[in-house]
Amino acid sequence: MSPMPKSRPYHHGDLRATLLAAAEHTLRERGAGSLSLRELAREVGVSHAAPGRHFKDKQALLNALALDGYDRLGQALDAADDPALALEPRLTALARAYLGFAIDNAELLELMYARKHDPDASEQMAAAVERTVGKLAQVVADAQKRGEIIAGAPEELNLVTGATLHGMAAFIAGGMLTPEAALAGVETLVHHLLHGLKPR
Amino acid sequence: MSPMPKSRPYHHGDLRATLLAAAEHTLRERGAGSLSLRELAREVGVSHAAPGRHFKDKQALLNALALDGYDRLGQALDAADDPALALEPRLTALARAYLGFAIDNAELLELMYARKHDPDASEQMAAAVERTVGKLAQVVADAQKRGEIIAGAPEELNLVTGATLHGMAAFIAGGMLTPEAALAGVETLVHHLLHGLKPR
DNA sequence: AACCGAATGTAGACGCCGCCAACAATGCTG
DNA sequence: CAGCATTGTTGGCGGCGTCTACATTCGGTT
Repeated sequence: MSPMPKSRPYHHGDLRATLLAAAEHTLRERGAGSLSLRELAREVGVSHAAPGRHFKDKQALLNALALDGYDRLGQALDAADDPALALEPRLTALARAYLGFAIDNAELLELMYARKHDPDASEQMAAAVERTVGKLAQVVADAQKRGEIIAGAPEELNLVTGATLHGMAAFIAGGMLTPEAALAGVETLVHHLLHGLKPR
Repeated sequence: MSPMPKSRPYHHGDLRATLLAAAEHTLRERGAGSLSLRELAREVGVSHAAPGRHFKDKQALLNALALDGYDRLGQALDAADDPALALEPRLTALARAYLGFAIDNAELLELMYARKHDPDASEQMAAAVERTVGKLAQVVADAQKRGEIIAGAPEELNLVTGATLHGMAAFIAGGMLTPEAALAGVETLVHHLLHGLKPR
């Protein structure tokens, strides 16, 4: 068992991580709007100014939260990606993973998309975003190399697929779409994206 | 010329509309986060509690802003929609209008998407959303009737097209995409959506 | 035209918030 | 073990949203 001191020693030990965990919890429960540093401090049992030692301001904490989100999203995508698969099943698996993440982390995803770039942490943030969209670009590039997808400016193709996935995730995060409906529709969604809506 | 009283009479006359206008202005200038009822009141020259007479709380004002946004978006879409056109040009025109609105009203659009549904004004809000997506559904339905689009559950088709457009708008609103790039890419975007990414 | 209730604006207060500065306890490194 | 950087505490500042009590004005009834 980990030590559970009756009265916490003066130094917490891992306040930063504890704050992030608590923040993610209330983010999940009550949304980003009702996140207060003071309340966080109360929940964790430190003074109201203690968080300031680890996050220069509230935005910094939100940024850290978002960054962590990109990490976990990246892991989920990596785990779901099988480069050996043909384009359609591969993209379907990726989409399923992405939408699954959106379902389980709706509020967090919103935070990740909210680009309040202070120019400070925006490097890390931009890098994280780049890493994420890069995975999609890789799939498109592979497919193009294998002739499974039309030629043409890759950015254009990335844009369509990215926008579609992003839009779906936003529908989920916004409550416009139930998780079941979203997951059930993934297959045909990808199919429509690849095969188009016009009759052949 | 309209009367411009040196010292405003006790009753403002049209405080509600004035507040909404001021709110939309600072929304555009400095984002939804830095909107304060008190500051709004100051700008307009009334007491800090006056806005409370017209909006029961801050969220109510945001809802009103969003509702107004849906009105204007609806007008823009209606103006751009020509039911006589074939599917591809018709959808392109609609997409252009939608993305144009996203460009000109990025912050507002974000507000419109943020579903903080208090169950009070959510009826109006849901109706507004329904009206908007209905326009898209109409295009799809017309196209299906004319055989310009594959058969199949209309909801599925609406979902793809809606998600793609929504995703593009979100890219714009989030700064991931410059207005020029977005508008330049509309045509090929719609083309890809209709014709698919796989080689024919 | 005079009245009176409803609508609208004002003043003040309460508790919350983010942030800052001054101080205290602790850990670390020479 | 001395000194310094780190981390936590206390207290305070101004701003915020919201509530209540009060003031002024508007509009319909008589």
